[in-house]
Amino acid sequence: MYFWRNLYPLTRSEENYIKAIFHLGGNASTSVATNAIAEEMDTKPSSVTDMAKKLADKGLVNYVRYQGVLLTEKGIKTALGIIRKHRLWEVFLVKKLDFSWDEVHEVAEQLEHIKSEKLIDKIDELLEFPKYDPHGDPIPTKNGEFQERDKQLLSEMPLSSTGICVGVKDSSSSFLKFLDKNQIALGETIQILDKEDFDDSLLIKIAEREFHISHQIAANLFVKKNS
Amino acid sequence: MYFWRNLYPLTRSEENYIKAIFHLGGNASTSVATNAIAEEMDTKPSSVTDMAKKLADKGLVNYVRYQGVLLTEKGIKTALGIIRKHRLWEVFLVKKLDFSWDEVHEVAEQLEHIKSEKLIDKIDELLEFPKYDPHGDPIPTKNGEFQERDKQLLSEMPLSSTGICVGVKDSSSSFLKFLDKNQIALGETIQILDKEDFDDSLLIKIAEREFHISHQIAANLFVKKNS
DNA sequence: ATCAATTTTTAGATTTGTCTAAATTTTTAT
DNA sequence: ATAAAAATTTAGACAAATCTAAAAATTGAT
Ligand SMILES: [Mn+2]
Ligand SMILES: [Mn+2]
Ligand SMILES: [Mn+2]
Ligand SMILES: [Mn+2]
Repeated sequence: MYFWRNLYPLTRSEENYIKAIFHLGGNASTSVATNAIAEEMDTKPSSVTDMAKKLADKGLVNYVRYQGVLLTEKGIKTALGIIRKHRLWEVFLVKKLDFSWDEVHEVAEQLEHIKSEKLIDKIDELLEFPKYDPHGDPIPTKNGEFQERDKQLLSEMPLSSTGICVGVKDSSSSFLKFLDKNQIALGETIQILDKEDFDDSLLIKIAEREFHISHQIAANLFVKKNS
Repeated sequence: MYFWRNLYPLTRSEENYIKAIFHLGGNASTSVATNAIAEEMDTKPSSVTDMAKKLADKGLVNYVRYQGVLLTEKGIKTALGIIRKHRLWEVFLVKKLDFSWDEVHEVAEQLEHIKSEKLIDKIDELLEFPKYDPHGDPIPTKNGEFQERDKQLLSEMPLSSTGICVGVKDSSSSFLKFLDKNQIALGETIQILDKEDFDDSLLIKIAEREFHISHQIAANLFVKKNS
């Protein structure tokens, strides 16, 4: 019966593409370019084209030749399901198994593909329904509700304002290790004491300590402005 | 560089074959037949032949045409690693997430392929280094030590002897649910009160209750004889 | 020892996911 | 408006894992 062959479940590769498209903004209204997906997934554009057709067949994306893809409702639901699993597993690894926040991503990349609704709901319950992952990213609920946090980059905050550190833009191990080394953790209050015009570096105060950080650091730290 | 292409890590399929071969006694001295593997894995013998060659190339089995396969030292190590993961995840699901023992196998089949030594060692630690899985099967240590339990089938115990229920031979959901329904759990003491010659059924006493069980039930329950 | 039954392997396809190289379409710059 | 550049798709290939059908080897029964 070839008609409804292999519609479900999704393969690991299909799931990874869906997630990548979501991260590139494929839930909005302007479509995501083939090359952008190829870069994000570290594959070739021709492979992306092949997959775009397959995902379109399955009703997960709308695909127009030479114009890229957009997630359908179903595609968005799917993406949120995978992201939910990824982030819950990250919380699990940190809270229950003492992983540090720079080690969890790689393992979560594997765990996010485990197929068991009961499993992830039980993990959610065990963790007492966390709202954010270790990097400050919001965790979609079981019903696919998903709220981006009110946040802005530290580099965009005005001089002498204060805010609470709520997330990172770059989750690379090297950046996270840098933050650990300098005792910059989520939840800390940061005050901008000075800005250097020459290189946009900042003098900040955090937990009674004052020090300089480069623009590159500030441009990868999210803070919530104190209201 | 095609010489050392794809030696590691093992694919999910390769891991499943290794595990199946181990379960069929591939660590002993008489080799495992192609057909037996095909049956165990629910594939065709021709597929098994293909895989046997691949595993032999990787040094995991010794394969002689028309004579089946035997695990090498390396193959045995690999099998024990996968079995360790499978059983630890089963314990985790039961102890930490309140799964019942008849639901865990399917999910553990997926989780056993997650590649992270740290992850499984941390799970082991969280569970306080359990020796047996929910079905009474022994869990290999990190170093691959593996001790089969001293046990025998209830059906082979002599009349009026008593023993402690320590495991199941059949882990099918229907059998496990039957045991739950009749409150036969691992750790309980069972006494054989009577044997029926006609159909080999038994009258047993367990937790102050007496009742009849068929030979088929008794032939799938492991007990440890009281010394 | 012979021959039939059984087991196992080979040959040739198929599906999924990937690649390279060439062709095509779209975009951008003049 | 045209041409060059960039993006995208197509065509054709390959590796992994599977299958079916046919061939070959082994086993077992007389
Ligand atoms: Mn991550
Ligand atoms: Mn994260
Ligand atoms: Mn199991
Ligand atoms: Mn088990």
